[in-house]
Amino acid sequence: MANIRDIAKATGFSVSTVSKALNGYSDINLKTKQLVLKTAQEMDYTPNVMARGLITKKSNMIGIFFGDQTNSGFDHPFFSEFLRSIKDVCGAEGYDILIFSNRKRESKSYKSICIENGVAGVILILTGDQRADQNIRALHETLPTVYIDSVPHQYFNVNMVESDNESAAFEATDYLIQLNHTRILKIAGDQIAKAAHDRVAGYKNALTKHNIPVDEQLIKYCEFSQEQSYKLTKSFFSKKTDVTAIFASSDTMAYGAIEALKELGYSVPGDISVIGFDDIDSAAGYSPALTTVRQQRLKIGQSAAKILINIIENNNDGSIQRVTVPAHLVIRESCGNRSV
Amino acid sequence: MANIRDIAKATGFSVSTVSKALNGYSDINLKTKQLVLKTAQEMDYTPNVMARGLITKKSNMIGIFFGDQTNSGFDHPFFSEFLRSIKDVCGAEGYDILIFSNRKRESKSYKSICIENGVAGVILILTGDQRADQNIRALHETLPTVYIDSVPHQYFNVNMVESDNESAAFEATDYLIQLNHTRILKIAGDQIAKAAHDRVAGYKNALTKHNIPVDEQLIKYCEFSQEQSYKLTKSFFSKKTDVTAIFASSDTMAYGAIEALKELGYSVPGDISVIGFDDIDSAAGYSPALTTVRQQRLKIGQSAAKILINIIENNNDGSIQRVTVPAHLVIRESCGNRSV
DNA sequence: ACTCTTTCCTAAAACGTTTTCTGAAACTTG
DNA sequence: CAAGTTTCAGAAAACGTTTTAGGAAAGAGT
Repeated sequence: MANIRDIAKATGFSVSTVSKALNGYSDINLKTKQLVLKTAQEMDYTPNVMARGLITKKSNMIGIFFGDQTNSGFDHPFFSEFLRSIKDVCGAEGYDILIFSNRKRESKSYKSICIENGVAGVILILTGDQRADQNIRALHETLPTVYIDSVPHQYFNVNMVESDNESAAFEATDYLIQLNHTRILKIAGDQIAKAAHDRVAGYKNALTKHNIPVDEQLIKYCEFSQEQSYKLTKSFFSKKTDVTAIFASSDTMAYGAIEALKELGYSVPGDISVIGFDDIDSAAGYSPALTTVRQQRLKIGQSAAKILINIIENNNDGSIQRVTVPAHLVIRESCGNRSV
Repeated sequence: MANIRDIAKATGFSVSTVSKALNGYSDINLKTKQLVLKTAQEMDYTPNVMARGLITKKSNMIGIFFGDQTNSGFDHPFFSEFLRSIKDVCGAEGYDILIFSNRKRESKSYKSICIENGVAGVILILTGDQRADQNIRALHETLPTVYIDSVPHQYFNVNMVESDNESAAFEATDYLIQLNHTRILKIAGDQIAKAAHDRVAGYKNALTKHNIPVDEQLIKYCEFSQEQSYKLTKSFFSKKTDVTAIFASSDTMAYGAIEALKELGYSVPGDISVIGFDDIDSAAGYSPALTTVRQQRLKIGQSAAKILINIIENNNDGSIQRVTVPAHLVIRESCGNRSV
């Protein structure tokens, strides 16, 4: 492949002149510039991204870390829509997307990985353990960073895009109360996730609004996974209880709960009503079709990408952006009216 | 960030010695090596990928081009599973994934984009027009390249992974014939795709096996999209016809066909049976639940990634690899027995 | 004709690695 | 102990760019 020196030779100008012509510097004669450009075209020249990146320390890449599939807080349809919208926005603005997947350097910090690869900014879609990772702080203190949906709640000064979890949880709980449920088990997700807490807050607000006492015994934190939710539900309903509804903080957790309930001989929604959160693709086809909260994943992804690019290109004035995207209840068939 | 010089200073050795220690050269004393490694760890050193790439001309990135969502040959669930499996395999082997999305350089060739970014190899998942792009040839003549599923059929010397389209199409057609259908409309996909031709071949084989004459009038090529299939079906069934079944080359095309049939007052599968191809996520939940051919997207993606990495690391001996992944019929509710 | 600008171009350093080549010191061997 | 061999470390070039600082030539103003 032709390099800048070849063009210099071909045109008779120096390397520096060619470089400047190529990069639109003003102290280059128009004719010179045109000649260089034409020659570059003819020689199918493309600048070497490594050499350039080495000196400018910039790139047109946006990095993405995302949680493993095994961490089921985010399963695949979820991620896919995020990625698609991020790709669309970033692509339009001139960025490529680098997905960090290399597992041969797992010991290294997020920050190192990003700097090493010279990404201009990072979007983080993390799950479970990853959120607890201490070295994550160094990352967002160094590089333009946007969290999607899932933030370690002890860190507050980060850019973030998330659903309006509190309002949506309020809406879902309110709906259950309309159906005469008053004893509602909240399967909350794991303690470290801000989303889990916000959804609990919405749940409590709704109860309070209807003068139903909040029973902390009904709020259970566990990993965002089908298995954990299954276990929790199974053990909870093995004892006698007056609970008539479950509000899970994810659809997969709702699946786990329903699975457990069925095994215990309960019918859903006949005996117990269940609401999920997310509206993953399979929710509508599930049996029973799952009543759940739909998160607008496309909008969330778009928004995250826009914020990130804005930070990158306006050289970060230090302000922190937080965007909350509305999420609403989608009523299907997994909730029933409680006979009073 | 710490660089190799900092480690040299900290340990008292020269840059070259540090580099060699880090890279496992044999002419380094064990103690020296251990000291360097330990220091590197402590200083959170990570080699600068640009500097290294500049000299080695290698990188640990795999590039991916994939078709736009607007080209519905591949819609989102499809791509998502490919990506996931590619990510898993590449990640385990020490590669990151660069998704080319930057739309500000559309004028450049695939080859230029890849070389400029220094990717070690490329996976192509292309649709419609992209496949016809002339400059694509320069790419696979220059860089390790694997096509997934969709190859411009005029090029033969390319690495490729695809479903066993011919056998699967045979199986699907055979099934329709078992149900006493003999006049089967084949909505084939677009001419330029090898997959379209292979599926037609399987269709013809099945007819021939059962001594049913092949009627070329029943083989219609059109873009892999719901709209085109809808239009084609609508116009086809507006005239009188003895066709009692449709075999579409994608699920979205099957949807288009069913939509048209319903509007024309036909019931599916009552009057007309329809089979799709792909088994996208929504196929099972569609009404009627779609009988279709399931492509093993995870396996296809894995296989493509493995082939690519193999080529990259074994310095391409020039042999061409083609892998065919089995695909089988999933029987649901969109086909019925034809009353004879 | 002299100075002051402006215009256009170049030399050279720098970015952080890898790798080849050279050589000092320490061992072997007879 | 001389000569040969092995072990280990370092110097320096190279990769392909960008960018700073400088300066020659041409034009402008008096």
